[in-house]
Amino acid sequence: MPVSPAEAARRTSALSAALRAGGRRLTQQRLEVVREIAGTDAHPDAETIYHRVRERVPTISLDTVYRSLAALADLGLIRRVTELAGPARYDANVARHHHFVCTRCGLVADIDAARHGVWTPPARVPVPGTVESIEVQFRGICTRCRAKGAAPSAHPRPRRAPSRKQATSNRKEHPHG
Amino acid sequence: MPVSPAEAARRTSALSAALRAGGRRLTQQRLEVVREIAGTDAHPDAETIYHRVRERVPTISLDTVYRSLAALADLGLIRRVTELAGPARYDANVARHHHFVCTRCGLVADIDAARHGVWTPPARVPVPGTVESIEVQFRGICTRCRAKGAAPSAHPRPRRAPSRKQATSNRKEHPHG
DNA sequence: TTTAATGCAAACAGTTTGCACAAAA
DNA sequence: TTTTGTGCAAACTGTTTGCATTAAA
Repeated sequence: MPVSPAEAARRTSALSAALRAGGRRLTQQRLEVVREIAGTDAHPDAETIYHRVRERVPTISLDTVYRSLAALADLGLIRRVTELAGPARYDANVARHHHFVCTRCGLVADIDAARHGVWTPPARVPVPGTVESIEVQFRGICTRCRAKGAAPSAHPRPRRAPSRKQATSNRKEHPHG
Repeated sequence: MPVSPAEAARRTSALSAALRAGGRRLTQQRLEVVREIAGTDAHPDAETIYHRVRERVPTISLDTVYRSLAALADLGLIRRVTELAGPARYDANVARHHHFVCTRCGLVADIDAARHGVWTPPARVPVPGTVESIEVQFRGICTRCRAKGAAPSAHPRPRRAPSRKQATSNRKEHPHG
């Protein structure tokens, strides 16, 4: 799900400005990482961003992507989504919202919390502490997967959880994009 | 949070029976792993269970703990909780419920969903697919942490998320129990 | 020119696996 | 006695770090 070019550009400059305002340098590689997260709503993980950015900056390393994302997250400009199994995903949408997670293909879609009053903090649930935020995860099958039955999926990919046993190893240096 | 001895014993035999009914052998080490998860509501991770069981079965290995937990989870007898950052936690409570997570010490407490109708599937939230389950995470500070201010915590431990940079390494072989 | 960011390699944590041996059934 | 489970070591994924080099500011 790419966002419109105009919106992506707007987000990119906003993030770049905020990054510099936060005292960080805006390097070529950071700018490209910013462009990447600004241009999608699909909550990509570090490796995905790495591959995409590498098409434009072939020399960038995976750890620089991690560091760039960490810099953005430290400033609160993006959110590191760790409520999911597998690699951490990064979300440029920092407004309070919830997620729909497809348990078959791993797709993660934003659910606007504000738009659905039902999902705002309920004062009546007794918890052993003080609630500061509520994360709601709707788990199920996305329309795309449902449409193609039990097919293997072309979406992101469900990691770790589904089965126990992976296929071939291909750490670093895949002849990707 | 240990459960009462009687309840723990009841859960232990139920799990043991289900394990055998599922065609798995009930070994000494599996029995002890079962006892461990049956005796707590604290959602321990594999390593925590490993240390506790080792006090009774000093020769057990960490991977056997992982395999035992996987066997139980495969049969649906316990739930692997991966909605949290850090190591997977195991929950003997397989009834649909939600969690309160202390962002300071990592404590995870069950919130009985059924008891609070507010948190049952709201038909009116438009999601891009079919919802099969809803996971709600109440994040905040638990009463214990709140009580002792900003102290470093004696609870489980918050992993990965909190800060970026860990202290000393001590993988395998701590002079624990 | 000073200071922060990069890229590399190496470490790390958490978890899984292959294999020979041990022990349930 | 036939499987299944165990323990060990080694792998593997995702992530972080130390360090010398490079490049923002």
